[in-house]
Amino acid sequence: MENRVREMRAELGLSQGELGERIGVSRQAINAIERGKHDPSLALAFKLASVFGRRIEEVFRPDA
Amino acid sequence: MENRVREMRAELGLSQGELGERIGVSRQAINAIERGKHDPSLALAFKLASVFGRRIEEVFRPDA
DNA sequence: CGGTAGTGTAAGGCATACCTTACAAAACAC
DNA sequence: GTGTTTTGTAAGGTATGCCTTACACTACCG
Repeated sequence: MENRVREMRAELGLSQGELGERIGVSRQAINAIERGKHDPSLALAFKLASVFGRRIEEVFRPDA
Repeated sequence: MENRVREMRAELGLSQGELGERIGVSRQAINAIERGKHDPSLALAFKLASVFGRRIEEVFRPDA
């Protein structure tokens, strides 16, 4: 699963920690998602898309 | 997380088992999602939306 | 009645999405 | 070059998504 979290986070000028705070997860969770170590839960994907003001399909793309 | 999987599956005339086959999960996984026992992974949510020809936001709704 | 299809549900297992704590490196200030 | 912030990463723990197997129930079908 590809994602544009890092890019969209940068647009908002947030650190990983700040983004994590906003959606209620640790900064390590954000880091792992950005680095492709694992995919977020569906609930978390919704929260990320919401912070970015985007649709889930714009933030994430299944890589198959 | 609310979802309309059962409803959309019915529109396609598929059994839980048939839907599971199409997206590569067991019928119990479909059942658990329909009954709200747990939320699908993001990857599975994408596959479900794809089978239904809908956006993820149309199939799932975070209940908060 | 016996057979099939669909669904609900439980047990036990594995993989992974999160957590906390901790340390090291990198980036940026001054 | 020192200090601060940010990021990367590891270890160990908990929760959950998904698996297989198995059984019970309903509905329909002959």
